[in-house]
Amino acid sequence: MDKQHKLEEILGDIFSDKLIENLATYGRIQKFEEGTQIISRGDVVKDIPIVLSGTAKVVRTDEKGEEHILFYLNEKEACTATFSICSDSKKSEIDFVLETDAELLMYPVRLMDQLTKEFPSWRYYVCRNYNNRMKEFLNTMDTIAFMKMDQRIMKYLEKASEALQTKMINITHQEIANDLSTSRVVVSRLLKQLEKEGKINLYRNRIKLLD
DNA sequence: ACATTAAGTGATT
DNA sequence: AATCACTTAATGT
Repeated sequence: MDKQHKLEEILGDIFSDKLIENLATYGRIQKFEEGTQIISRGDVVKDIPIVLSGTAKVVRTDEKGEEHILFYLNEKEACTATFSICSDSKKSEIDFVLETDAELLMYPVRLMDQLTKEFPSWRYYVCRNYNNRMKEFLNTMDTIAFMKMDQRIMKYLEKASEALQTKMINITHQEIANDLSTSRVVVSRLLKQLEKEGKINLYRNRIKLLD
């Protein structure tokens, strides 16, 4: 099966014929093995990968070498992070790694502008990709905001201490859990952690705030 | 000594 | 972070 037909089969429902023709002409389809690193942070990106089959992940690696997954890309998806660097040849901010064996359509960055100008279905595609990513980010932000229970507990204790004019607060983990609408187990764990951090001391039915 | 309640832990989702 | 299941510690009768 030639390039054109292959692209038509996979992308035909979202891309116009003209666009597919263009992609087939200037892009190339490549197969890669699981684990292949297509883009590394700092690389100058020459080609934009669009996932035809398989799954890729976009990750950021921090100083410690810990990798944080930003998001996954499945069939028909492209990395919007690479779109943002398409016009000028800036360096990649992210790593692009294959989670499974995959087929990618590599499309030269330098032709991207033209694509955007010429093909409405491409613009729509890019927008949709951005939207999906944005939704994902909003979700994770919500989660992060919601999951900072340890800080909520600290505030709660400080408030209680202020109200009662004492560093020694008479309260059970269960009561805190009820007030912050979480489970006792979670409160116990976080309090234990706060104790290890030297912020509080724990006793039965009492918590002491330290400075 | 025994029962009750609070707190701690590991594993799992 | 939540839930379950279970252990351990503190306290009251």
